[in-house]
Amino acid sequence: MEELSQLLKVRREKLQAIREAGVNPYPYSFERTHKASQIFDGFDSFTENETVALAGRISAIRKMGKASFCHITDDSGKIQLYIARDIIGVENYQIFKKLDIGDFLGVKGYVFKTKTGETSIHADSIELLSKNIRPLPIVKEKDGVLYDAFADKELRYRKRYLDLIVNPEVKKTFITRSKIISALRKFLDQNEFLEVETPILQPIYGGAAARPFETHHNTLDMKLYLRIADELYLKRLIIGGFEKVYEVCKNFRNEGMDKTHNPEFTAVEFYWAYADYNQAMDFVEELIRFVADEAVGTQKFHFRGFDVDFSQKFARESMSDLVKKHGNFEILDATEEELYAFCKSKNIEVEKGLNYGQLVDEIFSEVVEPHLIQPTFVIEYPKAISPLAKTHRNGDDRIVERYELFIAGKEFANCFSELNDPIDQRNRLEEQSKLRDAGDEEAHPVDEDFLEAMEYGMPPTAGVGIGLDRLIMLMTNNDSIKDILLFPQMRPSNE
RNA sequence: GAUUCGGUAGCUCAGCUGGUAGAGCAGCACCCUUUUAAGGUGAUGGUCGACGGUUCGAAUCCGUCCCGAGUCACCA
Repeated sequence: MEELSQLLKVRREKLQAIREAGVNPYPYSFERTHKASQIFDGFDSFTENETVALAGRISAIRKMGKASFCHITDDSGKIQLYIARDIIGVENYQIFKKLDIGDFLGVKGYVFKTKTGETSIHADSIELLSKNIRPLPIVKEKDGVLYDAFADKELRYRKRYLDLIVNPEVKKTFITRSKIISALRKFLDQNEFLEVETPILQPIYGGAAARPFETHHNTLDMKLYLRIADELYLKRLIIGGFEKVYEVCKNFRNEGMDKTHNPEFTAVEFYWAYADYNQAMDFVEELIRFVADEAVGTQKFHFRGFDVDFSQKFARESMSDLVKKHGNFEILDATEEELYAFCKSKNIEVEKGLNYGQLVDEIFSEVVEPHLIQPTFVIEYPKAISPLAKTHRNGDDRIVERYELFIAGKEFANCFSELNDPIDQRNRLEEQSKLRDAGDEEAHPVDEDFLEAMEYGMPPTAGVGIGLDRLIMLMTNNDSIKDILLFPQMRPSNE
């Protein structure tokens, strides 16, 4: 047992003293009649004859000789209590004097306003509901200015519960996160999509280009991967006869971490039989407007220093037109040598030995992406980087029916007219397999079971993936993914 | 991975060119029955991220490592 610091010792001594006074510091329940916000909202309807009962965590305390004030905070807000010795009794007042910020307190009393006009509860009785034995960060505030704010990012991420207790705007962000995901479900449900769950532990990973986490199942004695995407399972369900399915999907990718990448993150993917990527564009546009409206109540957002507006029709431009517009270069007829030459002329650093598709992708990221501020569907991608998408119906064999949605220079959604020709699909995955053998750790492995499923017949289908963390960052104006994940991945601290 | 900045009391921070650790808030004792960054008086509180080195002496200088943030690179 570590030596307790003086502060911790004092709290434990208080706890002991409370027990010795015959008070259980951890009772079982408390009947509430109101939450804090209801007292403020309904102030005029309360009289001194009406007893209300509230409970919450003590968030501020001002002790005086024979009467004191404190604030308690519940999930609706905070409210002040007035606690006078002559009303609650000498013994109870002694107990109250031992309480700290961080303790949970129940109160019964009547509603009144202090002489400075603050709506408060005049306590008839108080009840300790849980004693805190470790001091909370103390944040004070006057006229909207915070003093001693709990601001250390490392501590905030590692001890998110403290962040939530003392930083109300953090709590708000996570409430909005929850609303966004629930609005998304509502929209998909209303459009008759069926929510499904597919395996997180997969014998073969696929559906995206990424390096996986590996694990091991003891009974089966086999290697399993944490999914990098649920795409191939959702397509099996389309093959199985579900016509509209979706999954809110935790994905795991064993790659670098930074402001926009956490090893586990949340996406939604949905698959829509008999539809193509054009219909899926209209649908995603509607979806985003619905979610914005339902969860945040606006179509205008500020993100990464840009103002974006969802109320205008989203732009739709082909990848090659965009490179022409921003780079004055024609990618469709370019050879790999010409693409390399273009990169050099624009000072774009690229590795040796990239193929056509990878080079185009590089050029697009450098030359075009920073310009895509208002929502823009970028359409017609090179086939080489889209092994699960259908060749374009216009007959151009180099491109596929695919779009990505860009907002504020970042990608938010990815969609294909899904490839459903089993022989073409096998060829494309075998191409990927060659890239793997050549050392591309992110190329897709061949999933024989998936290919076999497709051989039984898959309807024409549109498939969409949306990165929810990014959407949440945008809609809550946070530039770091760590600020919209309750428990972002951190190295263990050695404290 | 490269690079910059940072890690000192529960929280927020100061402590520069080496002389043995400081403030505010919190906590503790006493006073205080409408306060609200409550107030007053007093006494406390530290493995200065870790380990080495230089030195009579290291929070401070040097080295290695750990943790975080920012930027860049990589990465859907």
